[in-house]
Amino acid sequence: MPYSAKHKRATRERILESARRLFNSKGFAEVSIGEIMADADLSHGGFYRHFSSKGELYAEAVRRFLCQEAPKPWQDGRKPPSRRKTRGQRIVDAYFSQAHFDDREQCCPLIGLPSDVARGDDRVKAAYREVLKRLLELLQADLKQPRARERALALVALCVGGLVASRSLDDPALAGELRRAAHRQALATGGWNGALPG
Amino acid sequence: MPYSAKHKRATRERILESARRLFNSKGFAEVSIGEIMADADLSHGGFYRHFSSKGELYAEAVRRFLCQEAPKPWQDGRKPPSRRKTRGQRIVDAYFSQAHFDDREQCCPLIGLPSDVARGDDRVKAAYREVLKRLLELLQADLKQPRARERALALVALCVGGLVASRSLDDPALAGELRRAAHRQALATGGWNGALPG
DNA sequence: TGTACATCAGTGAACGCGCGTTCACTGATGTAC
DNA sequence: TGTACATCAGTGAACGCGCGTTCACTGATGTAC
Repeated sequence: MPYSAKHKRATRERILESARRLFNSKGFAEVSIGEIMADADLSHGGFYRHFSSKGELYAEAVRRFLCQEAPKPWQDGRKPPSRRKTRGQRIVDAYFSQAHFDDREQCCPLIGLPSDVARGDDRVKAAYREVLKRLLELLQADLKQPRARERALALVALCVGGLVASRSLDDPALAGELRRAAHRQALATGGWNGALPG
Repeated sequence: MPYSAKHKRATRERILESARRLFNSKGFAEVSIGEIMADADLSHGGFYRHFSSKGELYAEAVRRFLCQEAPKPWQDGRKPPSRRKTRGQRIVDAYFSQAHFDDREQCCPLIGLPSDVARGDDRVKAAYREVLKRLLELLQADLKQPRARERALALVALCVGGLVASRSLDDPALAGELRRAAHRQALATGGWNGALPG
């Protein structure tokens, strides 16, 4: 057995990581296998030693969002947790942050991929559902008051809609206004009213 | 001058209408010019008598959503206006309706196209912005209480997010739960609390 | 009114490019002796 | 330890298909006389 299994796994990871970033920022149809392989410092011919098709890579890359160990800015925040904020509020604040808005590659897949996913195959949809459920559960666990689940669901809708819609706007002022309004509404829905970050 | 200008305009309209429906349900890259022309009962070669490129057609088709005279179910509702509901609430109710959720072709372009638009060219983005602004203004005009604009913006985010996210889910129960939760939150945000439709 | 003409919407074949996929080959590395 | 071998990750050329675009042609229809 030439090349250790570990070596092959590492290469596969590199391809997946390149695919994840490129698909997230450009979409399924707009990224070619050659582009992904080049990004991973490989020639495109070797692709099929690791995946059987572009579609399989896509589904795998979406699922990938779930398994990453490194905490996402929008999952946990990078700063030491302020005692004033609950986990839920930290998620919401990170979600609506300028950094999350700007980051096409590392952003939450719920906002990077929606159109592709709605038209994607079963594995892609399953992965998307799992990501959404995880976000929902994180938020729901934080809402002790009545109708916690319903409010958590509304928060998910606000997060996704606030980012998706504002990203599609070519008017930065309006985009910012929309994002901040959704953010305020989310804080109110979560019961986290208080001073807002700039 | 053979073929009246009227005839040509009518053909152009047919192409645009086919394009609008197909792009909305399948996305830019997944629809070919041949498919659109066939849908409009034309052969694909004639396309360039009407548009200079696929991209131009796309931008034009998105802009199209704005100009349609026929009221959209999610714009005005088809039933005679109930005196109990304001215009804003009717829009919100229609937006979150099962029918709007199901209708891939006639649905609001804000939820049909977001990923494509975020990557599209300037004309596409301008058209998207105009659609969003119109929805925003309709809603804002209905909110007399304080912070009308901010709440209208939050409503837009809820509408877009509630539909985009639930459409991407392969679990109908969860999708319905999400949509209804976003709907309730929207009614509360609008100040339209009251009995909910089934 | 009728006829010859000119225009150009529409047709369908062809072109060319990009991309997903295949394939013959290379060469790095683990195993057997 | 060293050497021959076998495997298969990776390379890069080639294939084939689909699609956007072009083009020579057709024929319907408005205009001029």
